Order: sequence, then structure tokens, then C-alpha cells
Amino acid sequence: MDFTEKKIASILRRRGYKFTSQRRAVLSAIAQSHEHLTPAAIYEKVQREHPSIGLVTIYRTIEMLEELGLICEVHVGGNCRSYLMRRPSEHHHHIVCSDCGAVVDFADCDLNELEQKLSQATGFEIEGHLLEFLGRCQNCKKSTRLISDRSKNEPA
Amino acid sequence: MDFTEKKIASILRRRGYKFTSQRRAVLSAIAQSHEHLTPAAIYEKVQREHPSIGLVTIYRTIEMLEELGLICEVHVGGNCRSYLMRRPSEHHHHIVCSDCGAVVDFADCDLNELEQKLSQATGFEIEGHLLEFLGRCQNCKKSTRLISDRSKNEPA
DNA sequence: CTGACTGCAAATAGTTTGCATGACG
DNA sequence: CGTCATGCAAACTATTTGCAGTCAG
Repeated sequence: MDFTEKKIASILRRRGYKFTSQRRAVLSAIAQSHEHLTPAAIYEKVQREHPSIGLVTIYRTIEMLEELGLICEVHVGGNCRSYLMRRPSEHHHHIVCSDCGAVVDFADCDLNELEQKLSQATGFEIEGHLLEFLGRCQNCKKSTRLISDRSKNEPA
Repeated sequence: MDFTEKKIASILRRRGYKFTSQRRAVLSAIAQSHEHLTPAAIYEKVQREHPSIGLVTIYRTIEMLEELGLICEVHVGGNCRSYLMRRPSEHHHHIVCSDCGAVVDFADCDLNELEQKLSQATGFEIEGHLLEFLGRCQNCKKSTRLISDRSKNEPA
């Protein structure tokens, strides 16, 4: 990821949040994964290194991180409560691997033209959009071998 | 909507489902609304006319209707478990009003070019996409009057 | 030091399942 | 008539809240 720990700490403090060890752990778990993680998955990951951290803290931290724009949701592919580290660049979208869950960002969505067309056709004043692609990543494409049972977890 | 009751009945039967009064009621509730409805909202709507229909039936019917492709999810604007009548045309997307929840369809998303670009750049084999716009519909745009407390429910 | 943060347990919300009864075709 | 569908209650899962102790700044 592109956030240094210092930078993050200062972002939190600037907003009156404390940078606790628990928050560091949650952040790190999300940042280290290239997949989108559900609260439960984050919890599991965090537990391995910090068994004392509770699920409630995960939820509370997720809420804060989302508010700060440090993480964002992924919708495509089932679960709508999956989160991902957000790159410092603001506007971007995701391509999600339907197989291993890996996520790649891209920013150059060229929807302005479409937006204008729609705006005229429907009378809507368009405020934003949700765009995600679902597909199979380079790795999973190759593995048309046996029903891949690895690669599902922790590419770590 | 563009489905006649007969057409729907035959779609169900063809798949071995029975066209019961409960299913008709659920379908009608969804079809009559131009907004996306959560299971709870559907339940409420259905209850008004058919107080004996249970929430469980709503869930089971939603599941079936989604499987048959008669309804589809809306993601934008909070709740991820909101449903909408699907037009007979297959591929389409939604523009959702952030104010009243009204939904308008459109089909001509021109993402092929973008898909190809992305496919090349990332190595993904793209299988599909999720695209929704959020905005304010013609009506709600006008009502910049007082904090509109009406128009939130049942445009009926 | 002190207010913000945490963990726990318990409360809520949302969704699914088991089973006996009822209705479509 | 047999099978699938329904309603109820109960089981689960996911998420939120209240509270007393703990810790970052």
C-alpha cells in the first residue's frame, strides 16, 4: 500500500482518533491482503497475531476507516460488506477476481459522456456512480488445472 | 412493467414453480414500486393487502424471483439487499435517485472499449460488470424547497 | 490525568431452517 | 391426490450497544 504508518497515524490524530495497536493491526491486515475482506475475515486475520482483539473492535475500526476514506467497499461477487485498502488517489474502481478475490484498481473510467447522455435522457442530475468489474485474474486464468484448492486463501 | 401476469405465471410453471396468490402479491408489490425495495419494505407493502403473508415467504419468493431473473439487486445508495422488477431485456443498469429511491433503467452502457483496455492492462479475463448511477431525479431536483418530507414514500 | 478506546456480554436485526398444515395443478 | 408452498416458531448469523476497566497523548 501507499500509506506509511506515520501518515495514517497523523490522519487519525488530525480527526481526533487515537492510533492504537488494535487499529494498527486491523489496518495492517486489510493492507496486506490483495483481496477484499469481510469483517469476519479481517477478524480471523487479526486474531492470528493478536488473539486478544475482539470482533467488536473490528467493526468499530472498519466504521472509522471507512469514514476517513482509508478503506472502501467492494460489491461485485456476492458479499457487500467486504473492504479493501483504498489508494490515496480518490476516484477509482475495482476489478475483482471471481476466483481468488484479488482486487486491482483502475481510475480511468470514462463515464462522463455516458453520464451526460443519461442525464439528458432521464432528467437525473447525476451525482456519482458505482462501477466494478468481475473477472478472472491472470493467475486464476492459468489455473484451469484441477479445481484449484489452493490460491483461494492468503496469497500472502 | 412489461410482464403480463400470464407470462409470469408461465415462466414460473415452466420451472416447476407454482403461481400462488402469495407470489402474485409479492411480485405485484415489487412491480408497482418504482423504487428498489428491501425485503422488509416488500413485506410491509404486501402486508397492507394481505396481512396473513409472512416475512419468510417474502424471503423465499425473492430468492426464487432472483433466480428466475425477474427481479434484480440495486447496490448504490446504502442497502445492498434491495430489489427491483427487471425488464424483460437482459442487460441493463440503474440510475437511482438518492432522494426518493426511484430507479430508471438504461441499457446502452458502452463499456466494451474500457473492458478491453482493462483486460490488456491487468491480464484479467473480464466476465461482467456492475454499473449503477446515483443522482437526483427530475422531481426531487425541483423540490429544493423545504426539506422535502413527503415524496420519500410511495409515489404510488 | 482524562477522554477516547477496548473487551465482554447482552441486546438487536436480519435471514434461514424444520415441521405440520394447506393449496395448486 | 401428490407435491410443492406457506406460516409459525425457533435457530442462526451478523451487527450494535451498554458498561467498566485500560491506555494513548
